[in-house]
Amino acid sequence: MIEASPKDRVTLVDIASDAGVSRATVSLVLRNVPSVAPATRKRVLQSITKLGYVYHRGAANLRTQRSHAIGLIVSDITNPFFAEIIIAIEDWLGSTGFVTILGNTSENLEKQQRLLKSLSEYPVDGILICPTQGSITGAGSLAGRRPPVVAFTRPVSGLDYAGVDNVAGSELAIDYLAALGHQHIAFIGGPSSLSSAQQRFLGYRLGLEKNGISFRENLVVEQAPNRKGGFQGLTAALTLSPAPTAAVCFNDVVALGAIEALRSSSKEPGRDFSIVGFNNIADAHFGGLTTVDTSPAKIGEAAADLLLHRIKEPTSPVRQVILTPRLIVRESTARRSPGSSPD
Amino acid sequence: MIEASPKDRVTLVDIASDAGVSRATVSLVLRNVPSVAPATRKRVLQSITKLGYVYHRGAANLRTQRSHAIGLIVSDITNPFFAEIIIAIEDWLGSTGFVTILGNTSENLEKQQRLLKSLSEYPVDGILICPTQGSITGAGSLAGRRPPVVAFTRPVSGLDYAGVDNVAGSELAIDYLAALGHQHIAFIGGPSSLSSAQQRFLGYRLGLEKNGISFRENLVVEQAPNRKGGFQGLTAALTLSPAPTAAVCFNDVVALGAIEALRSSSKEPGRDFSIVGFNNIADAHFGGLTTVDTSPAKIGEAAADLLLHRIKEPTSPVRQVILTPRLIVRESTARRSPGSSPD
DNA sequence: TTGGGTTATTAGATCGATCTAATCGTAGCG
DNA sequence: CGCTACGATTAGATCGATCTAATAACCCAA
Repeated sequence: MIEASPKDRVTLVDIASDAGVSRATVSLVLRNVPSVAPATRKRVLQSITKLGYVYHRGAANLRTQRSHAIGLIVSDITNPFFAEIIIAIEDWLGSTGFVTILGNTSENLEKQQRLLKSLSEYPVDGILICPTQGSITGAGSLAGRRPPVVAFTRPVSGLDYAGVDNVAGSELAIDYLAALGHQHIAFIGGPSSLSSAQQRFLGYRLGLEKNGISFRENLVVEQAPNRKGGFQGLTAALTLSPAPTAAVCFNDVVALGAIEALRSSSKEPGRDFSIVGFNNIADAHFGGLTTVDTSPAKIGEAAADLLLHRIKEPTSPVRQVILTPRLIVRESTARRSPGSSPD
Repeated sequence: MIEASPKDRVTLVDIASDAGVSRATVSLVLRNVPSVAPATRKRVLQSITKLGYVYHRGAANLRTQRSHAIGLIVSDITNPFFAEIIIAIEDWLGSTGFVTILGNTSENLEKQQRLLKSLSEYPVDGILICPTQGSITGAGSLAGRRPPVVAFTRPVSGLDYAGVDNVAGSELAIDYLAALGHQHIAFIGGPSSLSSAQQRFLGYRLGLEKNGISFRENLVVEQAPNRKGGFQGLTAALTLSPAPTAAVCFNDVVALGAIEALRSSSKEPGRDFSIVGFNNIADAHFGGLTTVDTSPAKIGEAAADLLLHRIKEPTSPVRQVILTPRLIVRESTARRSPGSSPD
């Protein structure tokens, strides 16, 4: 009664004996190697469905030294910007036969280390990471690692990188607001420890200069890059004198928080005050938010491409892909209303 | 010149020969088996750091028939409710030494099938899933699968399940609104194809009945479960006559959209109209939204526990964990304002 | 001194696939 | 008829760990 044993995994050997061929032939069929005779292939395929065979990728990985898995580490999964990047990367890599293993650090360096270790052990073929705030300068432990690492959104020296031209993005926003007549423009920023925040701030300053608007230190508000930060930041900015008539925000989530602050002071965005966001997440579209489009999906795809390339050519020179942002004009911005604030 | 070869992976054999012991001993050290002599253990550990050994989990998995990986499939990663569940599950499983492989279906059944296949092949030890809308009744292909599957948020017959008592949740909301004097309460619902939407609707009706409020068909608005749906749903509800003075929403995202609709009709939530959400996501806290707390983190942990248990005891009876929701009162609800609407 | 009983270590098989190199059959060709 | 060439198939080694069962080393009691 050998057949009665509840052998619970069907393997190549089972298929082979059922179809009357060898393990090797079954493997050839699975991989669609053309050298198999049509009749044999058919017989094998029948056995496969008959026995309910499930491919064991892990075993194959061990032999081929390729896992067809990549790790994706983001710094805040609750931020729709990252959620959209995740979707894009999963779709992109999924279509090329890769599995994505996701990790979230919540901006926690220790978690990031754990994830990196775990992914290297797995092992994955490569890692896509948006590094936590501290890790960009720190230790350099990201460059030259065994599973190659590609950074996105936040550059790391020595690593391939996909991101957006933050400086140009802020300038776009300022140019537009200046053209609308705004002279007092606040910058509701993210933490200055983030390179993207630094760059966007730089673009803000350059933009002001270019448009002949004088820089006012107190119009720059550093806040956490979330809804609450935007609310508090704009609330604070509104108390200043002369009050700003417009604001550029670190990202869309911050901008949406800022809009809430406006409304709770009975100001209508677009009519009484102009707000520009950054990233163009889905909510921005619906919320009528004018924003600097950094197309998260494109960043994700670019990063994935960089990683695939590096997996294929581990020693190729480091590359950086800097995408050009564009301004999406919606209802949250308008010409400065005449009586809004004295110049 | 054998040592010059760029052998690029350090394995147990390398450690063994460096430390002058056998593969098996190194393995014992790695797994912290106590039978190893302290001196030997020390020597092995030194070789490990010296040679920069990285554990190869995949190889171990093949032998032990356990991957210590679980698959997590959500239906919409851009929804903060799921993002919070994801974080909870990752933290929980991560602390027990599991790796989480995430997949997102965007409510797409075909994607879900692809993900299930990919995860089974990997292979993972188990799968946590919030099934897409169509798949709950369909095919029954989820129950009795080889990697055990646990559902959350949306029950599937024959599967372990962790979720919240949606009926009781809606009732809580209605009880509270009724106590505040509201007589015309709208229900801005999710798609009726979702079991959770059905249950919440049921709770709405039961709640009305219990509080002696007559049910009005036209106060029930079916909408997509996102910000836009909430906006459109409430905008539509406001045109009715007699107009509602309060609304229960399918979830917090819908509720936040509804609040936007209120504001763009110059109504202030809490003062002119009461809104109750569902889930208690982080944004609800900040946005001052009264909501039915379903504690996503708790759902995630409960689901993870169910899965761990099933992995250990594959043939144990199916279990369902139904968490009890509670109402979190914030500023978006208030006593019905006297002149708001005729009874 | 010797046998029994620990304790520490190890050789060899194993997980389920793939790869290499060899083999078998047979068709083509001079 | 014999030799090559080629297409189809396969045996056996291999990836890097773990497991089993056996062995080596050692201490202590009789």
